[in-house]
Amino acid sequence: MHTLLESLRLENSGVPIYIQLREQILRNLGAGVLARGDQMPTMREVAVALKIDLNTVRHAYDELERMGAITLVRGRGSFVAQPPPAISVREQAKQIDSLAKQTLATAVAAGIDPVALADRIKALARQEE
Amino acid sequence: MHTLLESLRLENSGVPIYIQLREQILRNLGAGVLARGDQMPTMREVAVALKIDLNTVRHAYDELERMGAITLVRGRGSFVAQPPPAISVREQAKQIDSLAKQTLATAVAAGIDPVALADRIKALARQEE
DNA sequence: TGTAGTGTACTAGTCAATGCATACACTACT
DNA sequence: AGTAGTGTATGCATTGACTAGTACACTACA
Repeated sequence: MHTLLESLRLENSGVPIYIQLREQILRNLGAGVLARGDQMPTMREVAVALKIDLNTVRHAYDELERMGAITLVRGRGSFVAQPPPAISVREQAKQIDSLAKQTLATAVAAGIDPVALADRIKALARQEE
Repeated sequence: MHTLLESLRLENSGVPIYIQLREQILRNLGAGVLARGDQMPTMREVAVALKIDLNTVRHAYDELERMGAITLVRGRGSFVAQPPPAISVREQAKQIDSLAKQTLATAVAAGIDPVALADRIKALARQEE
């Protein structure tokens, strides 16, 4: 439960918060971070951890319930129902390719050397491990 | 020009339309679909093709211009931007760091391996030389 | 029985996104 | 000079997102 909660990150990307939440929770469930029947972080825990409103978390959880990924039990909590399948290696490669292209275009637009940028990304990623 | 226009797709994902547009256009630019100096599809063409409002397209184009990816010329059209003037090494290092952090955050939020992303950026950059 | 912890729900307010309509201003061409 | 085609801009309306606050209803446990 801590694992899932800790992996949640909100970006200031203009994407609605409940959508970011929904996507990240789905991805984590697909990756097997929680098993079927496991309890999810409570809505209040997520709200506090991410400093967002309870109703926003609820909105994301509602959608996850609607798609069958979790079940909500009043007074007891939320539980993993039918985790989505993990994304395929091919799909993941597509997402990497897509973000890489966006980032390349952004770097070029800013007059930044993409290779230097890539090196910096790697260095920062290693720092955070 | 047709290629870029034809590749644009809107999803009913809850992600604001202008953000989907911005990301897809950046992705196409990163993929080399248009070269520097090439004309972009006009805002009206995009609006008609996607059945969205002109102002929504404009919003996306404004952001692309703001980040230096395209230039807007009144009465003539929109064009893939030329590279910006070279900046100082120190300033570039700062911008690299900033963009790297932002990209890392995006990758993490999307569940993308930053090292794989960095490798892909390098590969794409080399392809375009 | 009472309480803590959980989901559920409502109202009100603010801000953002989108669409629509319209018109202006510039460019390039005839 | 006129026109088509392009970007630019404004105001208004509607809908959606988010927040805050508050309170209700259920569950499980002591």
